[in-house]
This record gives sequence, C-alpha cells and structure tokens, in this order.
Amino acid sequence: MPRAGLTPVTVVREAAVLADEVGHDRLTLAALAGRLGVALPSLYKHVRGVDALHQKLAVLATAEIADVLTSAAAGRAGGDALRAVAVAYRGYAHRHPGRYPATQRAPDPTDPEHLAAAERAVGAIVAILRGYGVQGDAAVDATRMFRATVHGFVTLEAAGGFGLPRDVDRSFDRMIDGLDVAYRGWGSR
Amino acid sequence: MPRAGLTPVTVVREAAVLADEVGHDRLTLAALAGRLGVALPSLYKHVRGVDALHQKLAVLATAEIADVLTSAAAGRAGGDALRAVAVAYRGYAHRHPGRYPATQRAPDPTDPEHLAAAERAVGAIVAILRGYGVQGDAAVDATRMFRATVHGFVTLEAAGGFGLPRDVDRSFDRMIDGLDVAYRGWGSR
DNA sequence: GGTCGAAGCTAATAGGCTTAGCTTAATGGC
DNA sequence: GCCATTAAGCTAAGCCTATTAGCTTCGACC
Repeated sequence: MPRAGLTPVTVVREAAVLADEVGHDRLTLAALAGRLGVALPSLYKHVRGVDALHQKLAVLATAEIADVLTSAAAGRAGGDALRAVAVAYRGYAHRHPGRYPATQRAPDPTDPEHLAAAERAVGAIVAILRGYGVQGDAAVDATRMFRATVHGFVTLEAAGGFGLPRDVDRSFDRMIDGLDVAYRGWGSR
Repeated sequence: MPRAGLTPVTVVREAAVLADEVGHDRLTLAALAGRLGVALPSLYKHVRGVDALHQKLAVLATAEIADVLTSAAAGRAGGDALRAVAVAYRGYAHRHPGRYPATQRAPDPTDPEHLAAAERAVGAIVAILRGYGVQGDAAVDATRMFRATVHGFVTLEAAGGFGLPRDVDRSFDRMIDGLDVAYRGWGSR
C-alpha cells in the first residue's frame, strides 16, 4: 500500500476545501481523514489536534483575505477604495463560507505568520482611512467600525438573518455609502 | 426518590444560565442534566434534542433582547435613542455572552412566538429610524446597517478581535457617532 | 543493501447525542 | 382513601467524534 504523502500543508489545504463545502462547524477530523484517504489517527502525524487544525486554517484564511483586500485597494483611493475593499471582503466571505469564520479567530500571539497576516489585512483598511484624513487613535476607531460593519453584515447574511425580500446587494451598497459619509465627517466631531 | 419537577420552561431557563457561564458552544445536554440533577436522557422528556434546545434558547434570548431594546428606546428620539439602544444592545451581549449568540439564529418560520420576538426587536430599530425620516425600503437598508454594525462590533469584541490597547468603549462611542452621521445624511443621496 | 525516522495503521478510552424500553411517582376519579 | 393512568425519570446500548498508545512498514539516505 503506497502512502498518501500528506504534509501539514496539504492537510490544512484540504481542510479549507472541506470547510467551504460542509461549513466551518462541520469540519471534522473524521471527514477530513476520509477525504484524504487515511485513517483518522494518522492526521495526528501532521496536526496536533482539532484545535490546532482550526488555528492553522485561521492563518491560511487570514493570509488569503489579506491578499484579497490588498489587491482590491491597489490603485484606488477614497470612496472608490472603500467600496472596492468592502466588496472584495464580502466576496471572499461568499466564495469561502467555511474559511471566512476562521479569519475571525484572534491571532495567536506566538505565531508570527498569523500576526503578520492579520496586520496585513488591517493595513489595507488603515490605508483607505488615510485617504479620508483619518489617522492615529481615530484610525483605530474607524478601522474597528469598518470591520464591525462589514463583518456584521456578512455574518448576518450567512446566518439567514435578513428575512425580508428587499435586495441584499442593494442594502450592502447603501451601507457602504453610509460608511463613506461617516468617514468624511470623522474629523469634524 | 422525589422527582426533579422539570418542565420545558425550567429546562430552557437553566440552559440559558449555563450558556452564559460556559459559553454558547459549550452548552451541552450532559452539563445541563448534571446541573438539573437528572440523568441525561431524561431531558428528552422536555426537549426534542440538542438542536431543539438551541432553538428554544433562541426564542428566549430574542424575546429578552427585544424587551431590552424596546425599553431603551422608550421616551427617547433621534441620536439620543440611537445611542441608548445601541448601548443597551451591547450591554445585553456583555451580560449574557452565552444567550447573545442565540439571538442571531434565524427565526423559525413555524414558530409564531419566535417571529413575534424578532419582529419586536427589529421594531425598536425601525422606530428610531423614523426619527431620522428614514422609511420604507430605505428603512430596511438602514436597519440592516444598524444590526450589522452593532452585531459586528460585539462579536468581534467577544472574539478578542480588538487587539490594540485603544479603549474599546470609546471606539464604540465613535462608531455610534458615525452611524448617527450616516443616518442624518441617509435621505440626501 | 541495511538502517532509521516518520507515515501510516489498529485498538482502546473518553465524552457527546440519541433511541428503546422499563420503573415508579404523582395525580385525578371513584 | 384506593386504584388507574400518565408522564417523569432511569438504565442500557449504539453511534459519532477526538485523542492516546503502541505497532508496522515505507522509503530515503549512507
């Protein structure tokens, strides 16, 4: 019997695919092992356990969304950049419904790669805010508002929280308009 | 041996207390049974299973938060009401970290009580928006923004997503200011 | 070609949910 | 006050997931 040839990297990559298919909370070692063609305990040669798997998935997903946000911001400024990044963020959440929740795991302070990825994602937002003249402590507040707003929207959306027939894309659009207005007035308060 | 005297209502109530203590995801039938002084399978006389328990908890929590929001809005209008309701919402999430996630479960369309509670919670927000002159389809969009913003903030906060030392209360304050600005400009776009 | 580390396995334990089927406490009618 | 009925509670058993221990064997490298 030839070996499956797994590595920690291939395992977590497959975990990401599986999570997107079945949902973040149903990412199970049993299902993952089955898909990789090995017995469940074999996974422990590559991952320390289910929590470590989620941790690694968080790093992967955070790095991915950081890339997405960064390239959406490239070459744009102001409200243009704001909208592009917000749309890209939501797009990632839609394309990767299982990975997305992993991006919200608090970065492991002992993992430089995780910290760097989180830093990069936040950096894309901070860069936009500079275009609005928002900096320093105010930028921290404004970044938190961006994250809260967009994260809140996509999670409510994913949870089926928007029951009414009113078009969800349009609501998102209006919300970004509102965010733009808020940021333009950010200094003058 | 006397009986424990449980009912569906007492079971769900204890589940709510337990969830607040150990976290929504660690609300387990085993722990609940232990705390109620019965064997685990006995719970099935009162609840259909773990999913039904979460469902009932959702109804309870949604009704509670609807009450909190409604009374926060009472006797206030405009930015005053907006801030009071937002603060009350966040306060509920802080006081009831285990119940709060249950409020985000999509209402069961077959459960009138659940629907009514959700309706009541949304109603408190819609009432505020009337004070800003926002109505109709625009009110749907604006309500979604309110929920996204505040829900996003409290979940990021609970997940430890705000790493920087900058005061979180102040960030929340600024965010509500931003929301106020957005709503004041809502019509003129 | 032999050696050795790591990749994979089976077996066993522990905890969680669920169903089946039994026992018995409480309640309501006579 | 006694008995019948209902439902509250129990034990036992089965399934799934995670984890650990200890064994086997592939395959890379000298």
